[in-house]
Parts: sequence; structure tokens; C-alpha cells
Amino acid sequence: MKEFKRYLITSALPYANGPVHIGHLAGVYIPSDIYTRYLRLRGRDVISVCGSDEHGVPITIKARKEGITPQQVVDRYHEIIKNAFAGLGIKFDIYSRTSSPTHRVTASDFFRKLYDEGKFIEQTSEQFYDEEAQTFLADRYIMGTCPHCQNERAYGDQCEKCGSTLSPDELVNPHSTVSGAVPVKRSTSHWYLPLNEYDGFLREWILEGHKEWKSNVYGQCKSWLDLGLQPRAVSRDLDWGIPVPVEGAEGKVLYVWFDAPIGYISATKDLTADWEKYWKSEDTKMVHFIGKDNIVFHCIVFPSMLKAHGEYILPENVPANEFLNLEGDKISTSQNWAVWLHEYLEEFPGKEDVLRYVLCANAPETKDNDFTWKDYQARNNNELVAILGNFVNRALVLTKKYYGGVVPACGELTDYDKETIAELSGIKASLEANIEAYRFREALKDAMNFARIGNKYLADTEPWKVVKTDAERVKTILNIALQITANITIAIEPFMPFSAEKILKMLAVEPFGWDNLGSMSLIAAGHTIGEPSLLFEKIEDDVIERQLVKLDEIRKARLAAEAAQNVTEQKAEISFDDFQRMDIRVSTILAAEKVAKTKKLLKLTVDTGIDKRTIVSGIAEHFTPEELVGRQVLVLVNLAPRELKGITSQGMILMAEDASGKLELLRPENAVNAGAIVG
RNA sequence: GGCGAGAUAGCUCAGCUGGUUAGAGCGCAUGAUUCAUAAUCAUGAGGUCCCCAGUUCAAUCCUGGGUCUCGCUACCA
Repeated sequence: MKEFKRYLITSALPYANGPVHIGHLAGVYIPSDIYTRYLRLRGRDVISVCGSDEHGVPITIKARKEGITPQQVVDRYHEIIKNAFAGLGIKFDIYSRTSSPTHRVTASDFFRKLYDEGKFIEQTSEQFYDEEAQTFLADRYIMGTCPHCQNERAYGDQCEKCGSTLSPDELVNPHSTVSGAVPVKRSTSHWYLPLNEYDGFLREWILEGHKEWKSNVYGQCKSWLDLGLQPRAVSRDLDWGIPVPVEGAEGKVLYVWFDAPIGYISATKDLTADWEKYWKSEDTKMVHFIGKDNIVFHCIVFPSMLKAHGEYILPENVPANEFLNLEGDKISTSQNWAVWLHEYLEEFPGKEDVLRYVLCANAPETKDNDFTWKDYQARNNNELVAILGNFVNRALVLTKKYYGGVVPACGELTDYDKETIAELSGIKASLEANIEAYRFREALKDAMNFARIGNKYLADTEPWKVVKTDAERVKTILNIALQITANITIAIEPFMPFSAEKILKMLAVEPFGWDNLGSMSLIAAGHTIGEPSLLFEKIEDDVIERQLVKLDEIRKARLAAEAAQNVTEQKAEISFDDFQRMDIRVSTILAAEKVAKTKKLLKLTVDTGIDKRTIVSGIAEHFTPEELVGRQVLVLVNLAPRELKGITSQGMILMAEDASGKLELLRPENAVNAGAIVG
């Protein structure tokens, strides 16, 4: 195994168009903070850098919507994010920002060097342009009617209603979401990093050299490489960002994905004049903490950039996590479906460590996970309060009670004492191995085991009984209990720094270094401890209930908003004759089966009263065949037959669709004979 | 459609290169205990390791096929 002299830890730069939520924390910042704190405690040479990612189109759009400048947008969120991190004890050595002067120079120079060395290719292409807002438009900022399902709110890259992948050319009535103007095509030239030229290097470096990376990361990289890499644009037509440092490139800026990772370098520069030591020495271990959405940029694109530049080291590992869901649904900034860190800190003062604990214990390390408030409550009450808080309290209260707070001397150890002590030092090794392998969930369990063993030790040695018969023995027992408590402050510091500090204060001692973990002589006999107080408090049902109500309201608001958005205008007037031409009948579903190799289609046999016929309907995602058989439905029977997947569909089942896309069958309130005419 | 990741106790997850009575925490049951925030400690119940085939003396683990979830990708509609 390679020996490293120093560590450079980077955490994904939060995008400054919104605050940070629990998904970001569980996926990126808590793991990176644990890792960094651990290394600091061990006395390693480590720096942790992060900062706000402040460029890109979404920020300019947000600014335009709110009638403020992009700078004002990023200033606002930079402050919120920075303070929220600090509030939760996420301790970066520097929290910088990509709108800083240092970054502008660094990113600019980086680009220029690659440009001068001919590492880019220049290409001209036709892009959509919004003449009113005077800006080029990314596909997702063009909206129009979907050619497949007539949804009027389809995006230029995809229709969210029917799932079709689209290009802006296909949209009917396309318009810019920025100004509402009709986009026009305009030709523009950009620089591209020919990733395809780095295929060989990436294959060797990742597929051969880093088989130890997490399976989700390794698999995703392999998938990308096997698909074949394409040149990737590194510039954009935009007025917000770092100007492309080339003559004749007015109105062009570095693409945000190009400039953002360079932010790690500029942050390091802002932190220390010695920054090159961290970025350019082979004996530095660089680790990128990111979420799974960022894998390709940190494993493929950024390393290719670094390689192209030539002076920089590559990451040693990229322990990307999966995603955290909230109460069963995907976290979404735009839908406001999240627990926001800055709100949590306000609503739960003093409970920073509870959130850190829960998010670490339930971190999506191998697959997507779910955060629920009930789980939050259970972990607080059953684990933090009952196991950790309780043990610390027992040890301190007993010391207070029997010795007035003066630490008793340790006498002769029994075999059981020795076993307990041996067990503790065993955990240390496991804890270290787990953290260094980025298995923070397991590591946290190890840390908690100190308290578990402590509880067991007290239960087995029963000092409250022994005190009546053998006062000397009790001194040893409590000395050991206090030493375990002191050990806990070390073991939990990376995970729960606030609590570690609180215990240190109660013990009235200074912080210990990691190497002391396992030692039974951390607190000297005769030392007077401070006042014990509760480490954690129980969280009652009403507190959880309030959070659930809050989420429920967000859910309702979202549905209402969607409904309002989806109310389409009344269609053009028709005559009574037009209406009369439609023949709608109550029909009974006789049989239903899924059409092979399709996701949505069901083949139904219905009795229309006129005949028994086959209808193919795209409702398989909403109904199972079993629940449909025997039900009465309304069928438009004189619709022209249509071939779907080789089956002729003779009619259409009428449905109501709500704002969320959920389908409801329409049927008579009371059963009527098949063939009954609707009209 | 192609690819990647996941599917193991009620819940959240471990199980490294095939051989274990398949584990942990929480929850649940029973008992012990009372120093401690009714906290703790012990014991126990609970699993066709997603399904079907195959390779093997032996498969949760390997191979093939399938199902479901999440994600990436692709101008399939």
C-alpha cells in the first residue's frame, strides 16, 4: 500500500442557487467531515477544501426571475450555505467560492494553458438563441407542446408526461422559458475537450489501477468508457462566468463544469501559499467526496483535465454515495421536498449531532436510502439517549455520588476488567479500518460500541451493590468507567464533535489525540470532574408530528401548484352534431393481460353490448389485469381502430387523469347493462 | 433498447477470493436489575439469502434467463 505524506480532501461544491439539504449532507459533507476530522485527530497533514459553485445558466435564470443580479443570488446562497455548514460543525479549512478573484485567475490560466498547448478542439454548431433575452438556450430552457402526447409543458430535452426524449426541433410552438420568445437558431463556435483521446489513459488508470473503488463508482466509469467518450464542450455563450481568455471569444465563458472542479484548486490557493504541495506532489492523497450524480465529472472529465494540464495529481479515491430519499420520495430542491439544513438548525438548536448521527447511520453508502422522521426519533431515543447519553450519565453521576466528583484510583484489575479493556482496544482497529475504507456507517457502530461495552461493564460489575461490601473495588470500577467515558470523546469526535466537546467539559479535561484511544489512563486519579448534564434528550412524538405536518403541507402545495399548472384551456367550441358523432358505451371488461415487452400496454377484451372486442390501453402502470376484470368502464366505441404493438385496438377506454398523472377509471355509479349509451 | 448499481430477519444494513448453526443495530417477547433520561443487562422468537435453470462434492456468493427498484445513456415511439 502506498504511503502518503499528506491528504487533500475535496467536497463537491454546492451549487449556489439554493440552500443545502439532508441529501447533500448524507451523501457528501458528513462523510467528508468525518474522514477529515479523523485524519486531523490522528495528527495527519490534511486540508479539506470546499466552496460555492456560483456560475452557470440556472443562476442567471433565477436572477432574472427575481429581478436581481446573478451576483446577488450567489451572495445570498453562499452566506446561507456557509453558515449552515459551520452550524452543523462541518469544518472545512476553507469554504471558498468560484466568483472569487483567485478562482478567476486560476481557471483562466488553466484554460489558457490547455488552449496554448492545443489540447482543445474548436467546433461551430447551431444553437438555439433567445433574441429577447439575448442568450443562448440550453435544451431544457425551451418549452413547447410534445409531439407525442400533446402535453403543452414539454421541455426541449424531454417530455415529463409521456417520457419521450425530445430535441427542441420537435416541439410544437417552442418558446424560451427565459423570456417567452420564440428561439431562433444561430451558429456559434466553442472549444471542446476531446475526452475520446483520454480513453486509454482512463481505462488504465481506473479500470486497471483502481479496482478498489466502490462498485457503484467503478461500474459507472466502466459504463461510460464502454459507451465511448465524446468531446465535451468547455465553453458557453453566456455573460455570467469566467470569460474565455482567448481573443475573439467575447460573450463566451468557461462552461460551469469546466470551471467548478478547478474551484478545488483555487480554494487551496486561497487557503495556503503552500498549495502546490497538496496538488502537485505524488505523495499527497487526494480524495473527492461527491454524490453519484457527480461521478462522471470527477472520475472522467476532471481527471482528463488534470491529465491534459500535466502538473497535477489525480484523485486516489472518489467514494461517491447514492441518494437519500425523504419519507419515500426523491428529494427535490425545485419541488421544495427536502429538510433544509439552515431550517433544521433553527428548529432543532443543540441537536446538530443528532442529525449528524442519523444521517451517518443511515447514509446511502451502497444504495439509495430513505430518511424518515420516525427513524430520526427512534435513533435519537433508542441509541443516542439510551445507550450513549445514558452511559456517560451513569459514570459521571456515580462518581459524583460516591466520591464527590473526584476520580478514584484504579486498583488491581480483575480478569473481567482486563477482558473489557482488551475488547475496547480491538474496536480501535476496526474503527480505523472502517473509516479508512470509507465505511462510515460501520465505523459509527464501532464508536457506539464503546458506550455499549461501558453499559455492559456497569451492569456486570454492579458498583451500586458492591459499594455496600467492598468500597475499594468500586473505585477501580468507576475509574474504568470514567476512562471509557474519556475514550468515547475520542471515538465519537469525527461523528459527533459537539457531544465529544460536551463530555470533555463534563469531565473537565482537554481533548485527547487519536493515539490515546484504548488507553486506560486518560484521566488521573484525584482529578475533579465537572457537573454532569444530559448529553441528549428524548424527542417526543409531537415534535416529529410537527415535521410530518410540515412535509404534508409541502406535498399538498405541490399538488395544488401542479394542478393549477395543468389546467389546460377549454378546447374550441363544437356543435351538438360533433358531440353526437361520438358513441360512448358502458362496457364490461371481460379479460385483461399485459402486452408482452411493453411497460404501459394492457390488452383488454370488453363487452360493449354491441360486440366483444379488443382494446389496447396504456394503463398497465396504473392497474393490474386482475383488478380490471369485471369492472364497468366507459368506452368510445366508434374511434377508428389503431394498431398498437401488432394488436388492433378498437376503441378507447375513458379515463380521468389528475395533476400527478394518476389515472382513474370512469364507470357508472351503479351497474347498468353493457351497451348503455352515454350522452 | 443498451449499460451500471441494488434486491439478505418487521425496519436499516453486514456478509472479503463459493463450505458459517446466514450475522449486527433498532423493533418485538420473556426474564434480571434499579446507579442512570422507564434508561440498562441477559435470553429468545423471527429469514424458500427476489424467482427459474445450470456449473460444482458443495452456491446467498459463480454462469445463463427472468422480475422489481434506482440511476446513466440512446433523436425507440
